[in-house]
Amino acid sequence: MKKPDRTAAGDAFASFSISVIRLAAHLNAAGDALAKPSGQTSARWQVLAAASHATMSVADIGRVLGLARQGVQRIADILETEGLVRYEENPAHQRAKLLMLTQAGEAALHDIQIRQAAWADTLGAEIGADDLRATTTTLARVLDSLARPKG
Amino acid sequence: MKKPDRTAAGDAFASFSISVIRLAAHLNAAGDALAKPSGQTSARWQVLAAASHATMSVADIGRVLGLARQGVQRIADILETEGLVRYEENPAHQRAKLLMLTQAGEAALHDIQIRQAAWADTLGAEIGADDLRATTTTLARVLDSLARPKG
DNA sequence: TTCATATTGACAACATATTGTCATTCTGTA
DNA sequence: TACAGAATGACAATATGTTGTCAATATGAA
Repeated sequence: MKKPDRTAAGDAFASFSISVIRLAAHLNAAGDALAKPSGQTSARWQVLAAASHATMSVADIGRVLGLARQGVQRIADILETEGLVRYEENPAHQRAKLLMLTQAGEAALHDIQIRQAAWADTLGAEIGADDLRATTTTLARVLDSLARPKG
Repeated sequence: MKKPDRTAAGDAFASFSISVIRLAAHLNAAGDALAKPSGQTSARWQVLAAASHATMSVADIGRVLGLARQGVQRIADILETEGLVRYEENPAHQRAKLLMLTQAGEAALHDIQIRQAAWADTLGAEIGADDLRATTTTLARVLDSLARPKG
């Protein structure tokens, strides 16, 4: 029962995939650490940031973040309970309320972003902007290939 | 309440992080799709692969995969229920049993690896081995920087 | 040998995310 | 306008992963 042969490019893609998944876990943990002093988590921070960036419904945020709307709804409901966001009537859609940050939500997001900026600046300087941009370009190409499997 | 300033490298790192996390989600979904015809999932496949690669305890596999041992234990117990792995006595440690693939486990893993090879070869050819290797190198550098925050 | 320390498996609580289903509310087309 | 189909929120089931705790077992140093 031996391992099937792969091309050199296939081997490279497999190694690459493992690295991406492991790094993502570490980045998520880092995000949790950045959000924790504000009593938040990486996931809630993403929802706060999306809502801050533009007024959107829960389903909209799901699309922007690439997540199922059900998961975003769960987070948003928690954030509402904590008083960081509120649901506003949507003149364009009776069911799809608009998610708005409260003052407390703005403050929490700002605190997190302060910490995130220092963290990203440090890591960015360590790795180098050129390498990061080149790598991000390749990541986008892979994402594109995965999204259009017959591309 | 404006967004804090970041350096250009900080911006690059932030974009990079978002791309890594999004791509990881897609790769995990792709892994689930590869494992599904064998009645498995990405996570169970990783445990099967680790156990196949070398005889290890559950805690060993957790370290190899970079996961908490408790999560690996949960997966391993499910795989045992399904008859894909079995626990063997460990002469070196009374509690830490060794995880061994059964014939059914070997067969399931092999099926998945067949599909994975074709998938990785296709994507690898599409992206290019050189770009993948260069990108993987940068990912490793970031992982290293994250692991040694004061590095 | 002894004993402090680390490792391990078991168990529980929790956070994140997916898929599926349902009823309600749009939307676009005929 | 009418109506088929899409989108949305609510709810449930499930999968993955984390942290924390506990007792049993190894390990290493005094």
